[in-house]
Amino acid sequence: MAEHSLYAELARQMSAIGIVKRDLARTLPQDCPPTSAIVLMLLDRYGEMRMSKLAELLAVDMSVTSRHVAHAEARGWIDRLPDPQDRRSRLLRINALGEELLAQASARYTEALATCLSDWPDEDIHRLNELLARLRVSFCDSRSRSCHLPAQSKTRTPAHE
Amino acid sequence: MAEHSLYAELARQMSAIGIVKRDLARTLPQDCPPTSAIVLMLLDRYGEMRMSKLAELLAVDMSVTSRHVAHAEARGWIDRLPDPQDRRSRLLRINALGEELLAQASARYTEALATCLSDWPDEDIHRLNELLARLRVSFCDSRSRSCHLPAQSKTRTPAHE
DNA sequence: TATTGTTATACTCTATAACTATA
DNA sequence: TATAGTTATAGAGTATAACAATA
Repeated sequence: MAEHSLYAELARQMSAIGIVKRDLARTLPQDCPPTSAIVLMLLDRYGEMRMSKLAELLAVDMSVTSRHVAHAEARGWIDRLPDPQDRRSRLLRINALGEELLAQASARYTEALATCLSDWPDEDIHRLNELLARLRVSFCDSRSRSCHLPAQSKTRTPAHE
Repeated sequence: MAEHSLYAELARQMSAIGIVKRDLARTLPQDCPPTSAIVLMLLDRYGEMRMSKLAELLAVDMSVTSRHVAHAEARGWIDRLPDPQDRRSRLLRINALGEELLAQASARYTEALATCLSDWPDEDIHRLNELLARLRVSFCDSRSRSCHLPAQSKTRTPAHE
């Protein structure tokens, strides 16, 4: 186990990362909050999927996912199609307008990062990505170990007894 | 300039880090939201300071800082003392009850991190801390360059014309 | 007139719980 | 009865703007 001070420092760094995130969020197009951009990015990267799958990728409750999806659909960025396999379910798909917005959001976001990190060697950015990914995995792993999750992950409020 | 994909990946990692932060926040004591813990931590680390200084360290608007400080004072964790130098200003100081709460919050937070990162070598945690700190610095630097800040940082709504 | 800090209002993101419609 | 998704409500966090007291 590492020293206390290393953990304390990590706690501080993680809270301070909000500064960067807020700054980056301001570069996004009008009407496109960060979460919308992420929804579009996930649908673009992984293709058509159900609400439950998207909630799992976002790692938030499905009620939250539902709102984000409704926002994106209301602005015409995604389509909610009926699922032939299960009529309770809906298939989400990014459409042409959504692709367009995503491209714009992605370009601005990338440009902002490129400006700020112009003096960073590729290797350092890569290492930061790797460590952040590993941090997330370590967390999810330990959460599932300690909570004995029943195969299905925690993307919805547990049903009442 | 690095490849587009490196920046896109960083964007994704930064948004996904919220999962970890939300999980860690749940380990904090009752009535102590993450921001309160950070306020206490900053007052403990840097000692007595004014609102404006705290707002700068938190990197949020002073109106936001004001609310957090009011929350912490209402619960008896900090004191707001008159500033003999300037009667408009107030000096903030963590008190004994606040120190106690901070110790508890810090212990729980550290324990949660230790559990999840038990298999991480110290060196990796250190490197992650270093990269996150550098990311923040790169951002603040480029922000001050591009905005031509007038010596005073942006911790308050600009005055109206 | 400018600055320090507070408050009012609004917006984003999240969780919990109750609801619907299917399975 | 259980599950997929929705909606209602509440709470934490933030920004903008207007305000009071003091410099």
